[in-house]
Amino acid sequence: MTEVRTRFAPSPTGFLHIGGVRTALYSWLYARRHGGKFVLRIEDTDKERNTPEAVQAIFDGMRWSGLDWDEGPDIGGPYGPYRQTERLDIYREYVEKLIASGHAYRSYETPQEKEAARAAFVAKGGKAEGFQFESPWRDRAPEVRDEPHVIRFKTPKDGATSWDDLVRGKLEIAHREIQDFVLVRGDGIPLYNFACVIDDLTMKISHVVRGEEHILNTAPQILLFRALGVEPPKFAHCPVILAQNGKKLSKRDAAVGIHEYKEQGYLPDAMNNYLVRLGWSHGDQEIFSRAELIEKFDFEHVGAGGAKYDLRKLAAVQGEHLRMLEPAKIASLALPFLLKRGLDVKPDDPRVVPAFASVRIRASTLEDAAERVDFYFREPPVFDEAASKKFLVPAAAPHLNAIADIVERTDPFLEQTLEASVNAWAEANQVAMKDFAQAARVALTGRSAAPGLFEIMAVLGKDVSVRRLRR
RNA sequence: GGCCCUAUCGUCUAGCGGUUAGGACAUCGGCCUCUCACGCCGGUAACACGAGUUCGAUUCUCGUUGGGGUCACCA
Repeated sequence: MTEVRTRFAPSPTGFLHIGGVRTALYSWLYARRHGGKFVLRIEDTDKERNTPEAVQAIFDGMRWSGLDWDEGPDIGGPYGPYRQTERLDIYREYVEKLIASGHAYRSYETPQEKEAARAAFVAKGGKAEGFQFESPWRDRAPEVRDEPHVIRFKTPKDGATSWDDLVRGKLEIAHREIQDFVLVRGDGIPLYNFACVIDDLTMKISHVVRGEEHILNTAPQILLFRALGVEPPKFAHCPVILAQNGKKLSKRDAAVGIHEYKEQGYLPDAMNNYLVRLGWSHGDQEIFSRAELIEKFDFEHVGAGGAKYDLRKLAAVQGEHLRMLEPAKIASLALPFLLKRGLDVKPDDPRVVPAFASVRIRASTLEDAAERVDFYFREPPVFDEAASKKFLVPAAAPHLNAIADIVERTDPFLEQTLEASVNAWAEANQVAMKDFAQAARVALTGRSAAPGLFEIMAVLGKDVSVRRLRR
């Protein structure tokens, strides 16, 4: 069996889309699972739409997601370069081969001629979208003129091309559906279907994993491989990610750039877990570590239907992953989000780890965790108006002062000792926890939802706790 | 419109001829409880429709309908 080599070949036209990340994930997972290589290739032949920032966004997004590549534009590799605009000589070489073998031809029609043909087709009742240009140069003797021209593939008139798709089974496209597609534009720049095939061929890609929008491209591409005398790779066409309304997921529905999830404090492992699980399954299992994903991923269980993107389920998966992390780990990951809130907290501040530990089961994202932990570090804390009004009433003052006295005398100052002494006081004075707990909570944190009182005080320390209770 | 893909709870899905159709998210009850969570217990909720194959179809085949994709000198 030959080495598994998969690739992710995005076009740098903007940010890295989560749909692209999921496809990349499937591709990466398959390579890692089979001990193969994962290649990153930049498809930048459309110069008008490509930007260097977009290339950087791809690198950043892939790195954040942990999708490391073995060969790519930045690190090179045995089959480079890995940027299509740097491979023009290679394409030229192959196009010559195709012309020489009679599989392709120079076609000298002008755009005007082509449009006229299309208009005539429509005039005869044809649907504009269904128009196929039939080049008069297809069957003429090859000639080389000093005139602008494209190079077209000579698609067989009859028959069909089929392949066994890894996620969909047998797929077949009739040749009459495929026109003599353009390989190379008038300016000498190759087009997607051609460049892609030459790259997959010369980079020895064994499995092409991509979105289902490429299903129809697969037949022309296979034709190209065969014309070049090589067996095509295996193909896996993954479904698209849809919005809740069943339409293509767009910016209006949810954040679609992977960088936005990084900025909101999602964990890469959680994001990957959700994205992979959206369209793939392993029995009843929902939560997977990165290692488990590598160990268990397969194409047999990738569904063929489009899946709707659900932020609530993402949040749930994220919560699960956050709860699996050690508090110290969460603290180090979330600290930047704390600084972003304008709090000057040092990494070695002893309150940091216990503070995050106290909100771990409540938090969703790292950003959310930072927000929940804010009151520990802000002096004074931000008081929620409704909570203050409801609980910090004059009648609560005696209780708060009494607790402050108890707390001040508690030693050692620990969650357990605090609980014991306050409970003893409550029992002696015939007051129930719920009679004063919310008032104390708001006094200590400024909010009505927070961790347990004694845990809060233990993290806050005696001085701050007493001061906040008395105010 | 042609061609291609696709169809199990609201959502993600398990299922690969015989199941009380399972799990998760969401939702609704309840327990726990100093709040919010977490956790635990329980409920509501699905095989799009019509033929056919078969002793028997959620499962196989065909059709209908719905959804998606694609028809460039974009990728």
